[in-house]
Amino acid sequence: MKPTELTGLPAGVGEHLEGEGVEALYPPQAEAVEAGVTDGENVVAAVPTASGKTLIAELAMLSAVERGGTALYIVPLRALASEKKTEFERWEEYGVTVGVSTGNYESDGEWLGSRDIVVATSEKVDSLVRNGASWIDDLSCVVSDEVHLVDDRNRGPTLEVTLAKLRRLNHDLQTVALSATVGNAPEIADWLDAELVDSDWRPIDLKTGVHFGNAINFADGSQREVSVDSGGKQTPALVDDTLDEGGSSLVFVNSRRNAESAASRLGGVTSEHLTDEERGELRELATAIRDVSDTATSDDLAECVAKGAAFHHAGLSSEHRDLVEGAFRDRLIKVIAATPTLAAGVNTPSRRVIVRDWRRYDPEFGGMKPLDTLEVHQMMGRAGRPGLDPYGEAVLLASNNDTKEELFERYVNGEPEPVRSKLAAEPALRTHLLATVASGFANTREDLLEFLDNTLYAVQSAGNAQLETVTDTVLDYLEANEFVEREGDTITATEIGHTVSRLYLDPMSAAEIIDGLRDAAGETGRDRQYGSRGGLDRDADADADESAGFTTANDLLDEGALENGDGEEKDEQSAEAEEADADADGTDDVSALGLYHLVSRTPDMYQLYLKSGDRDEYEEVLFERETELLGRTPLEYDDVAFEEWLSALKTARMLEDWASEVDEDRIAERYEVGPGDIRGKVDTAEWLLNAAERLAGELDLPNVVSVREAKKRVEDGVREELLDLTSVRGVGRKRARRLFEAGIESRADLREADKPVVLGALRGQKTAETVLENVGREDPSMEGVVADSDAKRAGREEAGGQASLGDF
DNA sequence: GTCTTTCAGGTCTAGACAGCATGTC
DNA sequence: CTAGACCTGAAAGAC
Repeated sequence: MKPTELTGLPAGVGEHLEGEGVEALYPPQAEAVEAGVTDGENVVAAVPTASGKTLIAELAMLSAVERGGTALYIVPLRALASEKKTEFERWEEYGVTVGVSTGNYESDGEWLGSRDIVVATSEKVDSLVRNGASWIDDLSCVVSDEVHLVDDRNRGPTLEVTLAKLRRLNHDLQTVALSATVGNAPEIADWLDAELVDSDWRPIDLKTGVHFGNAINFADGSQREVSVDSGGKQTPALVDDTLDEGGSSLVFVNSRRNAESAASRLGGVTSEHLTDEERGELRELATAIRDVSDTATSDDLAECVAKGAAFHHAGLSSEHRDLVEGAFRDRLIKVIAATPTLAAGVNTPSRRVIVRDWRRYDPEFGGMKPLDTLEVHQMMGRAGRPGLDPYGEAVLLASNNDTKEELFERYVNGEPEPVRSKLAAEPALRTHLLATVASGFANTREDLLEFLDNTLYAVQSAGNAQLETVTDTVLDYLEANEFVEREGDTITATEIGHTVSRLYLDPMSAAEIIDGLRDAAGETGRDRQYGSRGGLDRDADADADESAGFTTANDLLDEGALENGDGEEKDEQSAEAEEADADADGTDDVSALGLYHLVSRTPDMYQLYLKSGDRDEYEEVLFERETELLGRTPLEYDDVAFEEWLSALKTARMLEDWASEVDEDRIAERYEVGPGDIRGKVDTAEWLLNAAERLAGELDLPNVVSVREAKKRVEDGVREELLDLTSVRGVGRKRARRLFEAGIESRADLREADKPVVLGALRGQKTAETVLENVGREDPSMEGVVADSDAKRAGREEAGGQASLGDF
């Protein structure tokens, strides 16, 4: 079928596709058309990566738009949202408008309603539904990309519930779901009342095999000799072999450290194959990478990149990732050693994919657990660049014959696992039941259960009472924490319950925060029978059996969360930060550390890992600063709770360092994290503190001011005294500190200050003018002003590239 | 005596969504 | 019930 033969699309689309080189639809695409994607029919397409899934989605959305409707495209990752948006924007010349909505990149709410196609993450869509975005009701088509992720413990239930809600809001909604090939595609189609397109077809051949000894043994029976040198290392030999043919490789490993060390070793291989021109370009790229962030991670990456290799994992900042991915696509970087980030993320195809580690540490499992077949298939699916490579190769590594057999059985010839709903777990239901009640989808227990009937879980567990049991446990929990009220059969969300739902908080996080703030305010919480934790799981866990034995958490309050005092052994900066807090007036003051700790121990914060040596260190920190923390320290023999408390303390102290202007590289070194991790924690803390501020405001708690200040400090990464300055546009943590040191301590000062001093602190003339303009100075011109040298000197001490932590 | 290799023992372990209101060096 | 790659430091070996 030719694209121009398609009907129901906006004029010119078929021709455009032909212009892109689409002469005929791929078989799965044609199948989808036959199944009615362009006629508003529900379709589930379970096809391999890179076999034209996106076009199926585009056909559905464009035809929906042509019929006068609007479409929503749900992605699992923010990075994917912007990638897809750019891709869809090529239809704008045919009058189709595109918008994106994710947590950090939001086109204004109502404006989105005017778009024909909106790309959003599943959480964002959920949030839009919770907040009653009007245009959601008017959708005519929803596409869910990577639906197999409903299997994910943490985020799967959100997608599942969101799809159920969208379909409930609009019974005529066309649902198109794109999935990797999975074990139970028919079941998913059944859930969504959709036609199934299930296919293994690929546009370019994928040869999968196992390397053992001196050859790759492919599934088709062929062999390729790749002899391993004296060192016995398979990976470098395979990378070298690909390079001989002018191809690049992607190596998947199971830890960040492995990714980094593999990249550094592979640099030795790639550097042998570079042209002088490439060397030059790589040197430039390395410089760009160093400029992103002044951390060890950044340096290490730059060093590898100069040799044509790179590593890729979540410790990298988004700028790092973009640079590496881009250069790999441009074939400048010859090999990337990556953790699974890259398998799920944006499109980075490669001639050869090497799955080096096929087992990964899993604490629940108690050891190294084999990766799911589905996950390995996702990695292998990155092999082969359409239009560039004749075929792709995906290779697993075996060091002995038994392993070789096992790998063949499990991954090369093995079927991917079926997708299983993880909805019947407390953490998932906690948040989704509250949201479902709060946004009016259900107001009795029966309604709720009936609503849940629209989920994949219901399809998969007919006759299983677990969902019902967990629902009851969770309803009890929500009622005990005053998020819902029950009167007879009727369940309604309380005012605070509504807020929690709209803020997109896990109710357990909200309860923890409320308890903590009440505790600090000296309220005993006498109306509250139950503590925040209760018998509920902190983390997602579908199959654990739960007990509903709530414990009282809140009977006593700590005295004086205020006593800061003794800073003897503390890091200078922390001590100063503390002092600043103590200086602030008001009796309900809570230290920033206390608040950071509070949000860090919430299930919405992914805490820093407590390394073995850390335990002693943080026990000491706890001893020194316990009075600042909100709520009671768990007893030491309660190992799990105590350990969690300590790692939250570690996280909190990192945030405190950040909010005390400690340099990024020092933080990275001190907490053994990458720039990406720092950004992530800061981001989450900002979000949670904003929620805390709202909750405190609504409950009329007296510590709103402290919360707001702690939030602003993390936001800007500065101590209290700079907050006034950083509120000026164009002034961040570094410039603010330099101004402060030059004696300019406030916006008012800045308006009055001597221009030479300002120029000295801010360096560039243009920068200084812009800043003065932003602060509202009458005459911002710096024309002919000569920088004051004292200010310059003060400024220089602070010099040292601070990362730009802005997104994108 | 000094540098290098080897080996035993200990350590450490993937990822990343959301609110709100706009802008770092 | 379950691992394995990497690092560190000490001991052994090479010159």
